[in-house]
Amino acid sequence: MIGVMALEHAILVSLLEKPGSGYELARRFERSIGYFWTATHQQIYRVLKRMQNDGWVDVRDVPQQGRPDKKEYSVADLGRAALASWLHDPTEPESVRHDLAVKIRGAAFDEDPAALIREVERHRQAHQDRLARYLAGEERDFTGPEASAAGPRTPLDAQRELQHVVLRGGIAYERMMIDWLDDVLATLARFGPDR
Amino acid sequence: MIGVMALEHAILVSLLEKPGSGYELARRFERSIGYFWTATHQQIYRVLKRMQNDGWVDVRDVPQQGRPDKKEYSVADLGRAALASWLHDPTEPESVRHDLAVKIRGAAFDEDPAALIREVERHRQAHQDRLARYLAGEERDFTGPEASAAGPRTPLDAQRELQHVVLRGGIAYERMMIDWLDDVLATLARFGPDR
DNA sequence: GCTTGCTATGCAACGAGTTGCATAAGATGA
DNA sequence: TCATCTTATGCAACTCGTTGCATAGCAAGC
Repeated sequence: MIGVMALEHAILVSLLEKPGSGYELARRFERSIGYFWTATHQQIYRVLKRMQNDGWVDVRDVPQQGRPDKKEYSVADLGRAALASWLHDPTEPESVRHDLAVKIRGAAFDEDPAALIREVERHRQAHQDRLARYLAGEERDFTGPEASAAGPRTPLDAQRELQHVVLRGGIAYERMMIDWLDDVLATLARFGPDR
Repeated sequence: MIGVMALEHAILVSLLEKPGSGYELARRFERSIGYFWTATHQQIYRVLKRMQNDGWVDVRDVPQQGRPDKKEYSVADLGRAALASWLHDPTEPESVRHDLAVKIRGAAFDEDPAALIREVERHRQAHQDRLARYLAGEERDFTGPEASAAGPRTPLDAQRELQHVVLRGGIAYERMMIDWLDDVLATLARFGPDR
């Protein structure tokens, strides 16, 4: 069997980067980690419970003032081992799912091509927005004096560099999508006037 | 509610392009359509049955020689209408799922960085292979005299053009991934020697 | 006092997708 | 003859992911 159930592993990585509650994890899955892995809070709570039963994470009750108490999770030795084992196992490249591509091919059988143009423009805007968010995050987190400083390299440098290269992947993806959607719009424009 | 259950719609598009059996559809989902939407034969048979019950497709028993008989499905009026309605509904941009990205960020907490390098190289190879397949398909299906011929445009031209622009999207995606994985490998190389 | 909103956790039901297995007809080759 | 491969269809069980709903504490504004 090859590479399944990655939500556990995404949570382990996130908790290694910084321990936190289910709620905080859900927040992270809306940004940062969420750039390449999505999860809702229900899913996270359910998986956290299972991970706790399996001894992958430890829990600590943290009383808070001005807001409800929380349970702070951190990675246990068993969790660390599980992550390492998964890291060393080969994973299949993701299978792609693009319903926009289905729609584009479906448009050949549609009476109203203008509808698809609007839809493609909506998607283009969404990717443009994401790109702007990613670039702002890069500016915020990965520029400045320490970014290219000389000197001895620490494990924290490695962590930063790896986060950065993943973010660059997100940026490259959004740019590619915007270019492709422009290609789609140009193609649709070539066919629109004739019909 | 916004855009769910797209397998039905992918099947409708494929059957509009050419009627066929569940088995044939499963084959198409390993190439062509499969470039942007995956499905196993069990899933396809189950969904075809539901679509038949809903009156979206018609079935015709086709006896064959030298092999088992098949059921050939084609799109009914209700199916055409269902597809049109889905095409005109907005769909959310796909949420991304890249377990390789999880692994890369996880590598910051791993003792053995060489394992990740091997994994990234495996993925790079897989994307290289897919790119070669796509380019071969483009060469086969979208070059030649009729590709850029002048003259009146038919619905078939539109169908071809739309298939082509979707394929170009796949090509752009694979190229972007290969470039990014090179970036990842270069980043890992910068950190490897130190540790 | 009431509503609205944010933090924080959770259950129940459902739909989507995967995996393993079963069946059956004919083709191919040892 | 027997095993294996390809075409062709399907069931059952399971996991994964989403949606709707519920609860509860505290804050802010009307």
